[in-house]
Amino acid sequence: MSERKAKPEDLREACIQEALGIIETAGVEKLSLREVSRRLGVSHQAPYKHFPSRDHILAEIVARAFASFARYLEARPRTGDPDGDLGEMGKAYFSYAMAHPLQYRLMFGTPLPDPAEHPEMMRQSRHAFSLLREGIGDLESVLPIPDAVPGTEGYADELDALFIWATIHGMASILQSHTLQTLGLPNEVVEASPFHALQRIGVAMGKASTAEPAPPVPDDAAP
Amino acid sequence: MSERKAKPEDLREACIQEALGIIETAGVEKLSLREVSRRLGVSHQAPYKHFPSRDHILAEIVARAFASFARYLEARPRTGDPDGDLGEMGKAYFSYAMAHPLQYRLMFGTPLPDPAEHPEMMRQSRHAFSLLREGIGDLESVLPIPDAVPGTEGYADELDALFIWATIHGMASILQSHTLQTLGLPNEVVEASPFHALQRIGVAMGKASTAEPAPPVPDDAAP
DNA sequence: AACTCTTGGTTGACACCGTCTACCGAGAGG
DNA sequence: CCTCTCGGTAGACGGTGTCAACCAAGAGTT
Repeated sequence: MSERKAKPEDLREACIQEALGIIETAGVEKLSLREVSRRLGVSHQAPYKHFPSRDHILAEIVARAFASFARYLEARPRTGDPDGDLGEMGKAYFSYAMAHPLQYRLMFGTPLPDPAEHPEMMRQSRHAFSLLREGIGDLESVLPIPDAVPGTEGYADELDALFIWATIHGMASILQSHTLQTLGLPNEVVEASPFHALQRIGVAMGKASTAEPAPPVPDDAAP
Repeated sequence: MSERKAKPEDLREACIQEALGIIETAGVEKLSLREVSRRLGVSHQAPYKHFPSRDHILAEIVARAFASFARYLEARPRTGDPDGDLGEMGKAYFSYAMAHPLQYRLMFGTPLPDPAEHPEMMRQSRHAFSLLREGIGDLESVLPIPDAVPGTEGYADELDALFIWATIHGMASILQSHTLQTLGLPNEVVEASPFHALQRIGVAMGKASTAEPAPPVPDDAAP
């Protein structure tokens, strides 16, 4: 009696951990509920008592990744002024991508389960985006673009937010894809590229850049 | 005798076309050689006479997408001056992503077969990127970044190329993902965003922007 | 002409996978 | 005590990639 077999819901959590292990070592495409059960020494149907389908366990893992990402972004240093905040946001974004490549790839680099079927995943995803959007939106556009497209007059901030997000997201995606290693750039260049991109963003927004190379954001949030 | 069954290599080409159809209607994850053979009315092993594995047919499709992308980029208008060329390159890039979302997603939005196993795919990928790199590299950096990271002194062009590529790629990725529709931005803003990003890139590179909203690049190259 | 070898197709099997259905033991509630 | 749910088991079905064996037609050689 001193040795309970397992707390209720214990297998559920164990499944998720084991699934994470599989994704980490073998890639998300190799994740199978059968392999999970095999590793846990339970029958091939046991996980189905906790997850309706393979996509549901994956969706929960992705949802947790978004939640972790959001916590990470919220833990970034606050500087008080919008420009500095933007820089911190960018650094935190890159820093997360580098510190948690598995989670980052799951969120942005692999096809997600159909969002319509997994509202909790969707909710976490939207929450993370809203943080980004807020951080960027504080920035007043000090250098407005002259020839605005008709119909977009009131949306300079949104357009700049999209521009900045696109740059950061594109850079993080490129850095994680194998593409870059095969191009034969020196490692210093690859590593300096996010810093350089943040500086260019600063220039684009009319700010004399003051960013330093990213000191790692404290990694509090467990993925 | 007037009716030859098929030219040699005919089935090979038919497989690729059928595979493209499957990817288009059902998504790349639903591509299976058995479904291909079923649709073509041949035995489930027939495709294996032309492709060593499922990944090999996918790799060939991706390689063709890169080749088509490269032809598209090369067909862009040439303006003579580096700044204008950069703008045309950016417009061509977006234009391809919008005109051939299937190919674009295959190249940048889904996990590729292991590049090491598919050198031809890699070759085409590198070729496309080298075009981008050239188009960007012609641009002399009129506004060099002051505090360069040590070890990257001679690589200002590469760093700017990565910055510009990241922005364009990130924007194209975002525009293709469902994410954007759920954020509730007006359609005009979404459509203007690539144009705006190109303008911001121009500012970042120290150029007073002269770009106009993208006229579609002629779509000569069959995907 | 006969003989062989390659090419491009066939069928059959195997081991995976997700998922449906049925069963079943333990515990909770009436 | 009886029933009902919960969390586990076992078995089956159809899907997948892929290996192995076979086989017909044609090309080349002797």
